[in-house]
Amino acid sequence: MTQLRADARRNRERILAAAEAVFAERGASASTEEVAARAGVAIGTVFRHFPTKNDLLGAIVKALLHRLTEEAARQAGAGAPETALFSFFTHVVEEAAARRTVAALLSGGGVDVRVDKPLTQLEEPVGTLLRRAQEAGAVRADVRPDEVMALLAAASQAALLGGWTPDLRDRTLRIVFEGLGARG
Amino acid sequence: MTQLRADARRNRERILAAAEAVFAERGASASTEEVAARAGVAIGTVFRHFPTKNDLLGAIVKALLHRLTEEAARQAGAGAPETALFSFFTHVVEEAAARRTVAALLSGGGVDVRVDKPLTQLEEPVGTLLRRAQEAGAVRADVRPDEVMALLAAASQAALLGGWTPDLRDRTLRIVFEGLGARG
Amino acid sequence: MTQLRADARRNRERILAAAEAVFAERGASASTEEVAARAGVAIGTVFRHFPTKNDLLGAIVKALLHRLTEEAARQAGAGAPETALFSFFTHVVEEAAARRTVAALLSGGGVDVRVDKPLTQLEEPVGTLLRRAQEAGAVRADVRPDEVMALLAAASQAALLGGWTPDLRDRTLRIVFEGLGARG
Amino acid sequence: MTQLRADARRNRERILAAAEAVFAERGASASTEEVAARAGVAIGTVFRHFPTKNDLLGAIVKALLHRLTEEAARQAGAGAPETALFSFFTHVVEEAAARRTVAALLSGGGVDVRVDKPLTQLEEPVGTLLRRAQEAGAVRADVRPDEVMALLAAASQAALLGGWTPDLRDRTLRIVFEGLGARG
DNA sequence: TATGAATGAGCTTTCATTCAT
DNA sequence: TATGAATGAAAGCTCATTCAT
Repeated sequence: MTQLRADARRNRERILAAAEAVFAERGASASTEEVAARAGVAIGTVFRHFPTKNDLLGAIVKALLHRLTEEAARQAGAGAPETALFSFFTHVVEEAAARRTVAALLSGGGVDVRVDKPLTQLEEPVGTLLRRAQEAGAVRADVRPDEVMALLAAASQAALLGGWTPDLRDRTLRIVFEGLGARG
Repeated sequence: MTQLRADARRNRERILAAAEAVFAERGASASTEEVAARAGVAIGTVFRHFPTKNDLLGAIVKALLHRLTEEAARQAGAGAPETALFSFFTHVVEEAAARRTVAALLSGGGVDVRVDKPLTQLEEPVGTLLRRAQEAGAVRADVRPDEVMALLAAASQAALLGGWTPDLRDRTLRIVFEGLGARG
Repeated sequence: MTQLRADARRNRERILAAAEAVFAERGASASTEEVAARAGVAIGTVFRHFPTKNDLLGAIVKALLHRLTEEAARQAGAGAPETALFSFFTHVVEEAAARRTVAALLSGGGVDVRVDKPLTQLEEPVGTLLRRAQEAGAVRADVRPDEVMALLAAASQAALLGGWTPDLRDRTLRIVFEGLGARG
Repeated sequence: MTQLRADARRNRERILAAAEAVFAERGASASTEEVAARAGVAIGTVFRHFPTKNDLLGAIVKALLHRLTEEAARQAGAGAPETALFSFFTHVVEEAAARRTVAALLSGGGVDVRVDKPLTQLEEPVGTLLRRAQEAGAVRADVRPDEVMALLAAASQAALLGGWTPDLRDRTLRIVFEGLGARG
């Protein structure tokens, strides 16, 4: 990939940020024009950077995925094995509550965002977190990564619910964690 | 409202069925025209029955809600208190796997489908199921209806995931049920 | 023309009256459905009597024309020669103020209402009124029927103006009558 | 508002001209699609410039009003006081004969074209013309601006009549002018 | 004959995408 | 490279007209 000119990269990032905000607020059916306006660029500039609306959606998902993967790695490296998975879980749900995109990503897209199996990418670090939690006896031995991924997607979606509050989040996650827990 | 003419009612139902199918396949952004085609009627007929696309979406959601509420009541009446809630839970998730609409409904709509707080309607029978399960000692006493609703929405969404299989569903739900369980 | 059944004729007249009212209020672009509703019949009945929307418009115009022609004849027979033309003139403008249709008719239709030169029909009795007024010395000798018709159409249109009041009508017509007048 | 790009302004004007022509021929119910075709642009371009069909109609009326107001001012500045009002009057009627829009404007619109009381704008320069004519003794002292406006609207409408010819126009206007005249 | 549901062409409007400036 | 005007394919919706009941 050629090195972008400094102003071009700056634009790219502003567009991405604007898109994230707009799609978070209005859903993926928001218009590209609105993204351009929010980014303070002309519509043509958006399409120069992202030839298709789907490319734009895809880039958002990819960026998000990158952040989540990093966070998972961070927890895997730094957190206590017994709690790292739960911390990551909570982190994802919090993000989802803030940005609709998280839920969209985890639920497979809704829109036709196929970033080459985005979830597969995330599944690896999650698997690591899971293994450690199991080794530490914090999670039942028979739980498999795909169940955790499913629960992750599920909880993210719940975060979009009408009456979602920090309190409801805590109580709901407690049930999930309890279900995952080695004992009870 | 006068009794609809026989052919009118027939059409109304065909349109509703077609819409359910089309929106399940293509999501709520599918075109009304396609619904008409699938139902084998002209576009004007769709609009005579449902003056707005949103009315059509709303009617689907309402019908679905009706089915779910009935099912909840059936379980409350017939099922064993210890398992009725879980059975209903599983039923909802199965429906969700078959029809994208279930997840859409439970997650608040996406589209502007405000069937007078659809979830509130469902919350009542679910609350009954929950209370009985708790009285039978099958579910922890401190679980509240809103958590169950959140988990319901969550699990329905998970059912839309890529690799969702009956096996994955069973394992995922087992975790949730375990988390809800009185013991653990 | 076959004799209509009593109820059929009753319907025909109710539709005509409703149409006159609706088109007067909403203009000729009002929907046929609204006419049917106002008449208290189904849409099919309207089309049975008037196969085309234009036929309906035409029938209204024809009825109106009939009324105006009768009024002209009445004035020609009963009124004083010096004032009969002016009385008729005022009468037409008053009708126009009440029913938009009059103006539409006199201005040629706007819509494609070609009732075989409707104005020609009216021109004859107007011509009579004019001739008598001229013979009585109330109108200049060089005025011709087509000018009177034009002024009639013109004044009818003015009656649709925003600030049209009886006072404004009187002052405006006075100018026209003055202009027509033998002396001044 | 930024200066429009050259091609954009060119298009805007072509659209306006096309619209004027199309609506003049077919009336205000002509389709926007036809306007686009006549202007040689795509339908989207029309709606970029005039977001609504009504905006398009409004723009035409506004342009026309501008022209008429200018003409009135020109007559007020340049013409002989005794004839300026009559010249303007004739000018308006001539325009009306050429463009159906004039009559539509003067008669209040028909469509929902509310260019902030368009007639009020025109009433001022007309009032000036009237006052001068009265001061010059060419028009009776008791004539008021609203009557002149009404006659203007009236005569414009008459210009749309079937058999309207320059000859008929002259004879009709002569009657109106005679009616307005100081003497007779 | 009356009914009113069905038809379907056509309308206004939106928006992802292209391309001249 | 950025701009934003132009494109044109839908989309949702309306309504004169037809036709089964």
